[in-house]
Amino acid sequence: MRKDSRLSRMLHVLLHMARHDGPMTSEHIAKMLQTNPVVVRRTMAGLRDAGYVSSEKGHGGGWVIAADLEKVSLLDIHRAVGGPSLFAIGAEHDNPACAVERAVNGALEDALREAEALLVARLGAVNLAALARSFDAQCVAGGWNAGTGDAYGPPT
Amino acid sequence: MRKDSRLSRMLHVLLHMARHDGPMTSEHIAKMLQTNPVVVRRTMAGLRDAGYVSSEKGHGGGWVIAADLEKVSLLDIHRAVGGPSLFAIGAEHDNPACAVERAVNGALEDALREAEALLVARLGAVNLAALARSFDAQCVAGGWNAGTGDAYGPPT
DNA sequence: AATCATGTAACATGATAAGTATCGTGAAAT
DNA sequence: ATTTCACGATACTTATCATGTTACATGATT
Repeated sequence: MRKDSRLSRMLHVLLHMARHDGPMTSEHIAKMLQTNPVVVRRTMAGLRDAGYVSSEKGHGGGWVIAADLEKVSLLDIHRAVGGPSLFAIGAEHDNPACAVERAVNGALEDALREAEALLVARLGAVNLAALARSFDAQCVAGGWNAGTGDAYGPPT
Repeated sequence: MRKDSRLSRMLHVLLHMARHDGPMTSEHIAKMLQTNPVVVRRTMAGLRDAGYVSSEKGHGGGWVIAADLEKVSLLDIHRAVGGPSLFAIGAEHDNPACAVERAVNGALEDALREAEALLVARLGAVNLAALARSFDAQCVAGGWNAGTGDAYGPPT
């Protein structure tokens, strides 16, 4: 099953936008993500609806960040792109008549619920500003200057 | 995205098999799972390869449990059915050239790794015998007799 | 008016679990 | 021996959903 990469992609975009002056076009973003501008607009529409970015048409238009990066968590972004199900496994029937099936599903759902709570807590604890700072720290550790717009690292 | 229900289904089947004397046919199992005998054979082939069940052809044939339920965990079953990816979200590229993307994916993968470790620990800590016992306990708590083959509970 | 960029709708693609049809193989019952 | 039963295996279809693509409308800037 192919994985939903919307969260990952939007975080990627937002960090670039944070390091970029002025609006970024869907076309520009699409090249960064190696995808199509329509996919970019479709996905970023959720961020716009949530108020995290805004978009402008016409000359000089494009996307800009519209929120305080300190106040937006990775979990917020996950939800803004539709908050898709985190897990690829689950039960077949929601409310089975069979008691055995109910017991099995209950046990599985307990475990999944715990893991989801952990994941939600982790995603909720990291905001975009912190993520950007951790990126800068990695750049310094890697020995190349993070302050010069050199956002593309060694091609390895 | 539809969820992979192979683990859930196989646990359901195994608990029924544990409460059942003699082989169970794919057709019988398929009715329990509300699916097709071919799907049953396909999925249970993994359990057979792992030695958790065995199958016999011909009259009186079918599937029987071939292992000590105390020694098989839910995680074992998950792996026996193919050990599909637990998560529905993830990064688009495995080894991106962009350093920002690497940082984002690293942060996400850290969180996912933690949640996965929790889930794996939980699934590994429960064996089939314990799951069966917890089912029996639920039956008693529900006020109906678990020892009479009455595996189907109230239709609620 | 021309250009640029987003907004939206409609449709195509890819991946994968699940569903289905069919035939072969071997074991048991008659 | 023949029939019946049940699994084994292959091939194909269906369902779902993120993603990809094409096309056109809308509004802002020059």
